[in-house]
Amino acid sequence: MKRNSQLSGVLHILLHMAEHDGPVTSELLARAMTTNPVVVRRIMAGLREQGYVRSEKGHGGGWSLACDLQKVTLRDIHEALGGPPLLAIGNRTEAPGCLVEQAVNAALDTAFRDAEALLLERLGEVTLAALSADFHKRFAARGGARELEKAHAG
Amino acid sequence: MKRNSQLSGVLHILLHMAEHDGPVTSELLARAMTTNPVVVRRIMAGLREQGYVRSEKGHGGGWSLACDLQKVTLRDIHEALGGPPLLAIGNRTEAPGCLVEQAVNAALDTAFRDAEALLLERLGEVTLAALSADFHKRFAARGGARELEKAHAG
DNA sequence: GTTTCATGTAACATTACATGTTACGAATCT
DNA sequence: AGATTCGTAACATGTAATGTTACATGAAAC
Repeated sequence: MKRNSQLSGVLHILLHMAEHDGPVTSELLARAMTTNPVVVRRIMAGLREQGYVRSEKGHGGGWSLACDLQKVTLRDIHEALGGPPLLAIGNRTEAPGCLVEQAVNAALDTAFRDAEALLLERLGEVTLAALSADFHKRFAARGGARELEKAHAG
Repeated sequence: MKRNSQLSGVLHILLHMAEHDGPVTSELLARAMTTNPVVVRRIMAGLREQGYVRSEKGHGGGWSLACDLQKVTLRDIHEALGGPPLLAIGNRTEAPGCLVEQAVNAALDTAFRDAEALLLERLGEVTLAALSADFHKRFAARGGARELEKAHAG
């Protein structure tokens, strides 16, 4: 089962935008993530609707942040992405007629809900500002001389 | 993202076996789960290797339980299935060169690990015996007159 | 105004993976 | 021997994520 990495990808994009003055093009963001500009636009669509980012067309256009990083949590971003399922495992059937399956589902569901709730809680505790600060700490520790965009090389 | 339901399926199978005297054929189990006998054999392979179930070939053969339901937890079963990932979301890249991504991964990883640990803990608290007891409770409540195999109809 | 740049989006292609199916060999019972 | 049942490999199918192409729309530069 392949893991969904949209959240990870979007956060990556947002932090890059935070380090950048003025709009950033989908093209540039896509290169930073080794993917396609269209993919970037696609996953950013939800964020735009929620007002977390803005996009501008034409010359000098691109994406820019439109929110206070202190106020937005990873959970907010997750929800802006449509709140995809967090757990990789689930029940074979919802509302099964089989009593055996009902018992199985009941047992698993509690465990699933608890884990999901914990995860959401944790995501709600981390702001984009905290993430950005962590990045800056790493950047300073590693030798901030290099240009930001180059940091992708490794 | 489609959820993996092997654990759910296997538990279903195990509880059915618990209600059945003597070996149960893959064919019968498959019918109960609206799937294919080969699929049943496939997902049972791990359990057999761990000694939780036995299989016998030929006439009168099939699957039977080979463990103490009191001693086996849902976590054990999950691990016997190869311990597939529990979380549906993950990082875009492990060990990225990009510092931005490192910061993102670090933040997400803690949340992920905590949630996964909680889920495993919960699964470790539920024994197959507890599951079976829950089923019997439901069965009695609903009117145990009907035959077990028929319980699938709904 | 026309050219260039950039997003917006639909449609299509590709990949990855879980699940389903077929086929046949090996073991066991009648 | 014949029927049954598992074991397993090989192949087929369904579906979701991701990548790509194509073209329309809007905005700036010239």
